[in-house]
Amino acid sequence: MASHFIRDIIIEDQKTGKNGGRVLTRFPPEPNGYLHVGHAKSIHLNFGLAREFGGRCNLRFDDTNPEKEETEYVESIIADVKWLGGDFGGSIFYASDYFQQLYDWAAQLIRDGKAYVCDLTPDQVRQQRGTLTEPGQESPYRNRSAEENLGLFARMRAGEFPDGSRTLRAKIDMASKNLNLRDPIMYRILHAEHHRTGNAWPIYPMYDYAHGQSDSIEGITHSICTLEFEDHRPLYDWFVEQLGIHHPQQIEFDRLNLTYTMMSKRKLLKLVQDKYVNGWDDPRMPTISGMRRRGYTPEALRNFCSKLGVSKTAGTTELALLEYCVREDLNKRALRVMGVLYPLRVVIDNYPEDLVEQMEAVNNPEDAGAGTRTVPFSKVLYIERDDFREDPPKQFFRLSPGREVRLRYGYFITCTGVVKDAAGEVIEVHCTYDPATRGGNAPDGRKVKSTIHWVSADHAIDSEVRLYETLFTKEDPNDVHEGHDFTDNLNPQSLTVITAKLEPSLAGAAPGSRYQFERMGYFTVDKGSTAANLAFNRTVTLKDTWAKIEQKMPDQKKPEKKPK
RNA sequence: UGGGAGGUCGUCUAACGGUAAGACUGCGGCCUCUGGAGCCGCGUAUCGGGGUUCGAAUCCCUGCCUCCCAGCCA
Repeated sequence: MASHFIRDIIIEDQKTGKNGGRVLTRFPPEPNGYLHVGHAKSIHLNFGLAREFGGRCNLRFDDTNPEKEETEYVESIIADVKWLGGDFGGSIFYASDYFQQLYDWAAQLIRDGKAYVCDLTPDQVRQQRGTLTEPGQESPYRNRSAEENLGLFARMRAGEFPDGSRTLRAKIDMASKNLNLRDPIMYRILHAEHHRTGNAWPIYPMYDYAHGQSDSIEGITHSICTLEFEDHRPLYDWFVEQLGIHHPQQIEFDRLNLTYTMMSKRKLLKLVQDKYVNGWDDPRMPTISGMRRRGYTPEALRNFCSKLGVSKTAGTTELALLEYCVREDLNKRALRVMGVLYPLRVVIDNYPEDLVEQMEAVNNPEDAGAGTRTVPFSKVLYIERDDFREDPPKQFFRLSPGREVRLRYGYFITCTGVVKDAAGEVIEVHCTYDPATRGGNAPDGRKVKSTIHWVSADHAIDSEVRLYETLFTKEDPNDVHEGHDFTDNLNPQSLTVITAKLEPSLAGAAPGSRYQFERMGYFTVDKGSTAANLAFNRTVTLKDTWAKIEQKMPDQKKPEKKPK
């Protein structure tokens, strides 16, 4: 596989002996939501680099804002990183474990005249920050003495002041072209309960002050983050330099954007809170837990991340690549079964009334070791509605009046007639079978153009099946008109729940197991599925060549939209 | 009209002064007891304009376009 600029930097560092050849990266999520596929890219990068260069990658929670963070999130993040194969060696780091050290360092900066307590209100701070084109104004509190600052900072820490009344600011340059350097706030007063430190601290460090120092404490060599932090790097460097501590190198790369997918944690939270989806692990969500529940494998996700590459070009990857990776992996490992999603009754008129034959079926043509199983065959079957057309278009090879097709692992059957309901809809198809074609081959060598799947009506088991489409109808969910938001682009068809007829071998299938319903797609048993109430989630469809042909047919009568 | 970072097939990514390559998508075909998988093939790209050079995606100049930044979020 081709290299990328971050790997090249590390290779160069090892050549020059920087960091003594050590490689220590970190994956630093804030526990304010569930991890999504964008995080998977970062996990793959950071843990991958560590493994490749014989180093380590720390899992560290950037938990410096108690108002948005919860233990539920840290637990889900740990589980997701593990599931993806991130090896953090059992130890977990928290920025909140460094609160005391960070506080001591802040005091040092105050003593050095590089930080001061500012009494401006949030509003005043904003006004004095200046704009993109105009410099800011210096705070009137900028030149307090070190003693006064130390005293005030200690009282802030002691909880003597109300929220928002004071801040600790770095004394840098209010005229800097880089707004991050205009006396950035290091600490704010927040009388909020932290999920780990409880009420021990009434002040909390800001990201810019906490992140680099946390990296430094851990001895991180390469601090890899996304592009939007490029403007923060000068500040990152400033703090570690003023403090005279280990200086990790911050490197920025492009975050993942995917078509039909939204990556903003804030918006994903809204989808959950406003119940547009059923929780963070709804299979339509781009979260790791949602994808897991959807049936994606860690291997598929890792392979996807490999194919993505790493660069500084902010682009958008097509969802098709992810789906390709999922199919590629599942094709090799998923056991084949037969399941009919939208059943149509078929009666084989010349088949004995109460005969049941056990037909042998291959479990996975891609894996000889997967063996075979047996599927019951009888006089009355179900086939897929889409596999029968009374008036077939030109290139339709499946069942239609007078035509012979093969029932997978069964017999050749020929359609002899249909039964319709009062509305004129076909509700039953009558066929004859050729007993000589048992197992699916004709001794006389005659061919059929199509093979369709089926289940025996008497033996089939019912199962809830959830069919998923993209959560959004637009490639860019944020593409909306004035006054609208991304929820306007939600796809009303993103979830369809049906009751399907499945072959009996699926009775009691274990949650999390994955199958290919032949000709239909890959499905996984939902985590809430039981023997009494089976439930499958569709992971991804198979590529559907026929659907493409049909799409291109110049306006011939297409089958009506599936019943919902 | 400030600062920062970027612009290579439709998409993502290579090529590091020497034949613009791969993957996904798309389109053909072969094969097939899954219209799946597999196999074979086809197509389309260096943002524009100058320059340096035997030779430029790569170096220089210039123009254009895109993304990020004015939280006491991360």
